[in-house]
Amino acid sequence: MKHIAESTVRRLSLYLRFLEELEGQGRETISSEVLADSGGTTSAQVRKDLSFFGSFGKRGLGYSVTALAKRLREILGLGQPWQVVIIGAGKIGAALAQYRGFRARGFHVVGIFDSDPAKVGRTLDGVTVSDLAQLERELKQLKPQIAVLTVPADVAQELVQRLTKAGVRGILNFAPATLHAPDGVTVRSVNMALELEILSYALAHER
Amino acid sequence: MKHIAESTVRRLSLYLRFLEELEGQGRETISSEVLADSGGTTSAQVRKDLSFFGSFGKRGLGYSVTALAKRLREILGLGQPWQVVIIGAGKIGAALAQYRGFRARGFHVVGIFDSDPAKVGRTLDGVTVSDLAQLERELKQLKPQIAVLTVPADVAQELVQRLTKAGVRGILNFAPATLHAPDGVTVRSVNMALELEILSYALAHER
DNA sequence: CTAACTTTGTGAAGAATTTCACAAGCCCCC
DNA sequence: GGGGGCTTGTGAAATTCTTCACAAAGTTAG
Repeated sequence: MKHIAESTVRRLSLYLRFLEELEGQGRETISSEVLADSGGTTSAQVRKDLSFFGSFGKRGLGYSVTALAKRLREILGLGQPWQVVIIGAGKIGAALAQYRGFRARGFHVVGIFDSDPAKVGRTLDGVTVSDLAQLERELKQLKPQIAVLTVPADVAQELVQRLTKAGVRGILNFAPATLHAPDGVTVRSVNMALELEILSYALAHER
Repeated sequence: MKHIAESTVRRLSLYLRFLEELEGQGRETISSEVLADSGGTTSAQVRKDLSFFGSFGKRGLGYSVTALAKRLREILGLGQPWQVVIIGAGKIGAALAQYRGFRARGFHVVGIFDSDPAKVGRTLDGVTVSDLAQLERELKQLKPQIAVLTVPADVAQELVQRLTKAGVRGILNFAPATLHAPDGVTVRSVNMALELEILSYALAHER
């Protein structure tokens, strides 16, 4: 398949979220126009985004809410559950471990690791924090595809190596560091301070 | 000034982070090439990004680390401190309130609000949680420019209205909702589940 | 069954962003 | 003080992403 831009995938996720809301309300069909408003884009953009994957609509009527939601889940790889481990049981790691939004989307937290003896042994939402020293041993059992990194920046890269070697294919990084991973491993970074800085730029340059 | 793309601003932030590391190491100059590697981009991109704001380098030598860092701080609006309030003292809100990275960048958390009586009155990192019902009254004193929203999605839009009316100019939203704000108010959204979904897409479509 | 209306799917145009490539400027050494 | 070696700054080209605009297809009403 042709390469799909990240911005497109991001919008597909947004469409799906809105479609699931509509499903709950029992709505049957929706037009690209309404879907566009919900995601802050245009109807042409919605149709173009979807057209990369096929044609799911009925002219004159729009899209079937349930059929499109189902298709988007497939496209996004949400048809299957994913096993996720969280590395770092600090404030952010603990918050994420207990975040309902992950499980609701099929992301199952199967392990949490930390090197601080004071945190090892604690239980967060049914999962016990393991010693980071046991990472490799435990990952052999857990076989997670995805890891969430909430560790200090200076150890983040080293953990990418260890996780990659243990078979992890996707890493969501919250440490303020630019990470490098081998081919076949996808790393995404979320940097809260950076988001505030973009806001700062916007406020400083108003008008 | 010509409009600057968000992707450019994002990279400027990354350059600044790396420059500050170099400052700590006492390094004096740096080339666009090295700066590019640190942010996962190309030297041409670095030079183009900087060129929007002037020309700061010396040919044959590169950029002065301290001078460029200083200039980037100005460009990003980090020369001044920003007052920030956090709305929602749940897991994520509390974690952010205590996050050192914010203060280090000049973002000062001056208020935290929640509607849950069990949370009102607690102290997080020196700031006492206030009742959300008192939001308007307290914002008159605090005069924050920025708000961080960590509330359930169904009340997020309503809070955008209240915050905007109270003079907030920038909102960093963690609720999984698409928000609309009047002109002159910037909203940025961080959606952790969505980031995992983008990862899911990448893993599902490998090769 | 027909006509008026709605909405999709998609090439083509347009806009935005990134990459290329090279002249010009500056340093350093001899 | 001249030459070799780097590195910047920047138009132009290439690429990527978004918007336009419209034929085609389906719906609804009468």
